[in-house]
Amino acid sequence: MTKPQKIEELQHRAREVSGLLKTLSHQNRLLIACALTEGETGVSELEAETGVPQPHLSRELARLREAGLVSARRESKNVYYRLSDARLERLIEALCDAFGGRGKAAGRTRRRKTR
Amino acid sequence: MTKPQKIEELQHRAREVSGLLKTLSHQNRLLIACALTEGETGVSELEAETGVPQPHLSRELARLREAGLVSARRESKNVYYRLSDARLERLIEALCDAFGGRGKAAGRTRRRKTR
DNA sequence: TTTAATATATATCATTTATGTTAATAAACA
DNA sequence: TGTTTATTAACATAAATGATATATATTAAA
Repeated sequence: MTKPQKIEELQHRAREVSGLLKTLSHQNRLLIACALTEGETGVSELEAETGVPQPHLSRELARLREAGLVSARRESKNVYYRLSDARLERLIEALCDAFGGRGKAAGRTRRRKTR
Repeated sequence: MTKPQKIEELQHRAREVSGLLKTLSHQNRLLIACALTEGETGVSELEAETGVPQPHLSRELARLREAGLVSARRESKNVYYRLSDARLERLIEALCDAFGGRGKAAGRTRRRKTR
């Protein structure tokens, strides 16, 4: 046997991972996901940090929710989001690593959860 | 100053990286890119490894070329492709890391360039 | 208990872009 | 010319996107 694994399995995994990449392959969703690696964040805070207008933000958050990548928690009037897929954190850290963005890898000086 | 960097710069980088992710967020292109992390590979070899029918393969290779992620070399009748963006290698290694695919991180037992 | 205010979510719609399928074309060489 | 290898074209369909309007939920106030 020349192949290291069944081609179907390879294709199956490629489909899974490419689906995840597709969810992240959008400017706003990527911004959101990056912001969330810093910890749980409220929607209005996300709006301020990413500069994404609210309806867009909300829609992209919905997509991230549907993809199972984030989850939400309501606290009175506010809704707080956080990453809910450990793979995502690793992936984003790798992205920051590779592309020199902010994030833990780059050593930032910002606090979080100061509201 | 509360923000660690200008929001425009953040958005700009998000757009760049999300563009790269978009190129990879397709089952066949991801398969191709993963295969190429093993080294330069001919088209027909790619076809055998990925199970992607040849015209599709060729079209996705064209897209990867347009995105500057791969480059091609012709040798008589065959065309050999290789990754041409170092970032891509790092990214794919990170993906393999995070999602437990094949690739250097997983220690495979396959030779390359055996044609 | 209506009204208002704030925060978030969803809907609508026009436009663009991606996708899959299949067919045709080109390049190299025997 | 014929054969192998690879690329591009054509076209229908689906999906993503952006912009904007509207709706819902929660709390406070009248």
